[in-house]
Amino acid sequence: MTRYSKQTRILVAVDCIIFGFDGEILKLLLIQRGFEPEKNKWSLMGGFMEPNESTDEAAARILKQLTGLEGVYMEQMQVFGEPQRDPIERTLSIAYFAFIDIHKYEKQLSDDYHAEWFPLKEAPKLIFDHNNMVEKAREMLRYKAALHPLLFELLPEKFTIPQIQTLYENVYDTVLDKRNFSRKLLSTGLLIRQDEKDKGGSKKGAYYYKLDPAIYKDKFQAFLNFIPNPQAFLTA
Amino acid sequence: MTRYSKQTRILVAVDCIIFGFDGEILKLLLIQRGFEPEKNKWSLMGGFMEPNESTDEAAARILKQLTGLEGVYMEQMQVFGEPQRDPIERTLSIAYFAFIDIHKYEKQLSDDYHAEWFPLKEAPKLIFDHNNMVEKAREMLRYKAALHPLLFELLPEKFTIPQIQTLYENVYDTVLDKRNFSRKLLSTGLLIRQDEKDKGGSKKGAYYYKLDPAIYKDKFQAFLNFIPNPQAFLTA
DNA sequence: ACAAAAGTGTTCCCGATACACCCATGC
DNA sequence: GCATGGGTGTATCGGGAACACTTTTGT
Repeated sequence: MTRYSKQTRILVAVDCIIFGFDGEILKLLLIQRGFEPEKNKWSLMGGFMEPNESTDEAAARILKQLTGLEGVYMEQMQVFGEPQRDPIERTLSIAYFAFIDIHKYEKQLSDDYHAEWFPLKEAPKLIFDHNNMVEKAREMLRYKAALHPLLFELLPEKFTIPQIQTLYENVYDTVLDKRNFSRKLLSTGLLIRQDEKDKGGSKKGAYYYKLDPAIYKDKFQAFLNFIPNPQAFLTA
Repeated sequence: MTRYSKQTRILVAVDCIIFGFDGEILKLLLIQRGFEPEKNKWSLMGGFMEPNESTDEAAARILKQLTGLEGVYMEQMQVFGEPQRDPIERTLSIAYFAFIDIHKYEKQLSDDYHAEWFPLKEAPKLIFDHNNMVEKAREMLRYKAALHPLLFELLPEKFTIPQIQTLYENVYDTVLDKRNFSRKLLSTGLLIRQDEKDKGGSKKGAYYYKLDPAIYKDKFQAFLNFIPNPQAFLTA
C-alpha cells in the first residue's frame, strides 16, 4: 500500500496578507495577478503548495518571491475552504499574515511583479475571497496586538516611542495618552534605550529604542494589555 | 481553461481534537484507527476532505460520524503540513478542536467505532503527529479559556458554579479561590440563576445556572480574565 | 450535633487612568 | 524667543486578590 486510493486530492494555495507601516499609516501589499483567471486584478500574494515543502516553507517561499525578504515574522492565520471560492477549480487557501519593515525593501518593489502598497483602509476590490481574508487579518491584528508585542515587527530595528505610538493609534484608529502609553511600554522591560536620537520628527529629537531580544521572546506570549478597553475595538 | 494545470494536488484530512468533561477531569476522545497504516493504533478522529464540502462542513461531518452529535462548538485550529507527517502519502491535516458535553452521548460510544475517553494527561501514544496536535490544542485551550467563556461548552445546559470552577481548576491544574471566582463569574452577567438546585455534590445543594444566550454571544469575544496571572499557565 | 460543601462580605493594594508642566532644539 | 514635539510626575479610582465566617441539610 503506497497511496490512499479513492480519495480526492485538492489544490492547495498559500496566500499572504502582508502588512507594512511607513511611519504614517498602515499598509497592505498587493500585486496584480499575472495569470488567468482574473489576470491583472489586484490580489494577495499567493502561490500553490509544492509537493515537498511544509506550509510554513511555502509561505516563506512565496513571500520571498515577492519581496526578496527572508526571516520575516509570519503566522498561519486560517484555512479558507469554501468549495466555490476559486471558480476555476476547487482550491483550499492557507492564509498567512506577515509583518515587514516597509523600508527594508521598498526599492525592489514593482520590478518583477506589479506590487503596490495600499493604505489598509483603501484597499481595492480583490479577487476571490481575498477581501475576506484581509478583513479577517485586520481583526486578528487588532486582537493579538492588544495583548502581545506584535507590532514591533512592523518597525525597523531602532525606533522611537512616538513612532510605535503612532502605529498603535493607526491600528486601532484611536488616540492614546502618550504618558500612559510610554509608561506602560517601558514597564514591560522590552525596550532598551539607545544613546542616539531620531531628529527627524522634532527639533528636540526622540530617543531610539531597541527590543531586548531575551525579554521579547519571553514575554511574547504574555498578556500585556497595551490598549485600554481592547474589547471596544474587536469586531463581534 | 478549466483547471490549473501543472499544479500538484494534495490529500487533505481533517482531524478533530475532542474535549469532554465528566465533572472530575478533562478528557480527550480517541479512536482506534480502522484502516492501514497504523491500524488499531490510537488516533484522533479524522477523515479526508471531500470535493464539495467546506472545511467546517468536513469537520462537522467527521464529528457527527463519531459522536452522532451536531451543532457542537468547533473551531479551526491549525494546519499541520510537514511533508512527511503521514508516511504513506503526503497529507495536509486541518486540525479542529471541539467541545462536547460528555454526558450527551456517552451511551452510543464504542458501538460502531472503538472510541474511548482518556484523561487528557494520560493520553496514549498516538499515530503520526497527533500527539503534537493534542499538545497544541491544550495550549490553545488554556490561552482562550483564560479570556473567553469557552469552557461552558463542555458543560450541560444547566450547571453549578462549583462545577465550572472544578473545570477551570482542571484545565489550569491549579486551585482557585471560590469567592473571587464566583464573584468574577457572576459579574460578567453571563449567568442566570435557576430556582432548582443540584443536590448531588453536597447536602446543601448548589444552584443551577444557565447561560444568558444574548450576553454570551455578546461577550464571547471580550477579554474577561477568568484566571489570575494567566501568563503563568501559558507555554512559552 | 456534626460533617461537608455552598454561599457571601470586607479590606487592601496595585495597576490603570486622567491630567499638566518642563525640556531641548531649530528656526 | 518662540513654536514644536519629546519627555516626565502625581492624584485618584476601581478591579483583583487575599482572607473567614455563616448557612444548609443529610447522616
